[in-house]
Amino acid sequence: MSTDAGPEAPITARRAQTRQRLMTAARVVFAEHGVEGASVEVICERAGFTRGAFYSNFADRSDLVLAIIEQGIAFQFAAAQSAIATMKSAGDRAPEELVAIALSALTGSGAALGTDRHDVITDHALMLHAARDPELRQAYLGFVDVCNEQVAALIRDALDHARITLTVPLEVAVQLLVATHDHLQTLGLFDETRADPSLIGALLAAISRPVDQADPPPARLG
Amino acid sequence: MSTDAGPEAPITARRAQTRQRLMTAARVVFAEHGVEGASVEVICERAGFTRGAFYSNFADRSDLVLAIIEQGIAFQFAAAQSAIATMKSAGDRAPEELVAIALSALTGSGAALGTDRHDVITDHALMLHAARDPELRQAYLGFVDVCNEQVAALIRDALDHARITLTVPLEVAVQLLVATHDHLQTLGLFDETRADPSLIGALLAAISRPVDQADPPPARLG
DNA sequence: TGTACATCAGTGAACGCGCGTTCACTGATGTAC
DNA sequence: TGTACATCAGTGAACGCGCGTTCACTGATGTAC
Repeated sequence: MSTDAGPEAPITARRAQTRQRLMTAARVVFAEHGVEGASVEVICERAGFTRGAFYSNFADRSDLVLAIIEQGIAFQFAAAQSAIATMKSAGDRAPEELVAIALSALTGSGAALGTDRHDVITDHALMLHAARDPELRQAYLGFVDVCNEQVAALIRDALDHARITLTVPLEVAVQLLVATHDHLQTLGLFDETRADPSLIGALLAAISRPVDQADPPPARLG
Repeated sequence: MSTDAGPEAPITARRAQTRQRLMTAARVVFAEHGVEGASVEVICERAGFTRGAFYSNFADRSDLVLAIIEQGIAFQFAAAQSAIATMKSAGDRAPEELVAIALSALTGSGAALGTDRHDVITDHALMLHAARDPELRQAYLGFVDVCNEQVAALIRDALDHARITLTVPLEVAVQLLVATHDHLQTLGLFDETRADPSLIGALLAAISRPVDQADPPPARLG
């Protein structure tokens, strides 16, 4: 999964900056024209370089896509770490707020749902791109796994803090919360007013109860 | 939103068949190369026609995309009608099974999650395509609305049959069920064994209770 | 049923454009003394 | 600090290919008598 041509790559700060500008521009063009419809020429134009600069920094078009996917994964991990840190220093906050912090690890932005339009579309398009390619598919699955684990840990912490307990297995809760989060994010692409975050609150209420309440038998189905 | 060039289009059976073959081939190529990466040439090759035939049936490339989106919407409606019919003739089935019938309206296939890989990817890609284009965005939202209404009606019928009642508002239940369904469908693109339908059962159990059980106060959050 | 003609649906060559990729080059940055 | 040289990062012209679209055409289908 290396993006370097040779065995050892002496990357200067200037080069790294050029690479980054090209990748940032590419994400925008991906959002506008799709991963497959984004031309090297348009990407370079947007980044303020010529195409020669592009091929001085990337082996070819698909190398760029790979690098962007890898950077997205790294970014996601960083977001999760940041969310964990926020959680540890969180005082007595409302349960929904704590879960919102946990779910913010999914977007990388501060707010769970306020992520930039371009980023949402690009990430979605990259996901589809990965779904098409068997090799990328495998890598993406591993990524999803680690994400889910991180979100699970965060949710557990959040509920601990809020003195709330789940009425479904933790993995089920994670899946449902992530699904709902993604759904809202997608809806928001079409109409921002529809991405009502209270849906997550409603879900949370349905799958949890205060920790000191009497134990009912656990849900059966599933 | 008409795909005909002139005011009146005398469509013969032969023409309709050619159009359909081109559209079917296009959906496959969309799945493989993305909506933006699918060339007219490859689509025609796959359908067994020359490019001349394409331009004899569609004004241009984007006319094809529009026609496919429209056909997808029509297909969805038909699926919902079929699900309603199935529901009306459903005897005493398990609640999850009834909800599965309701959710099958979302995919058009008989099974709620067994939809063809190509179709899932293509529909996803078309959704993203619509998200990019302000005009299509509007149309897609209207489509989502009617879909939700249909699913809501189906869910209500299903729960009635099963003598089960919701502990959240119907619209919330619809959103959560659709979100979970989409989530499973997407997961299934990467690894079919992960698209475990019992997740929907778990969700359903969390947001409903038997109709004759004592009324607890409704959930507060959200 | 058979012939003559009109309409139609799809063919395939042609067009020009924009793409991905290459490469000889130049100006900028870094190093040695 | 200043000069001479080496290395590097990005330039921009060039390539050939495949694309979207057009159009004069031909063989198939339909109609009239």
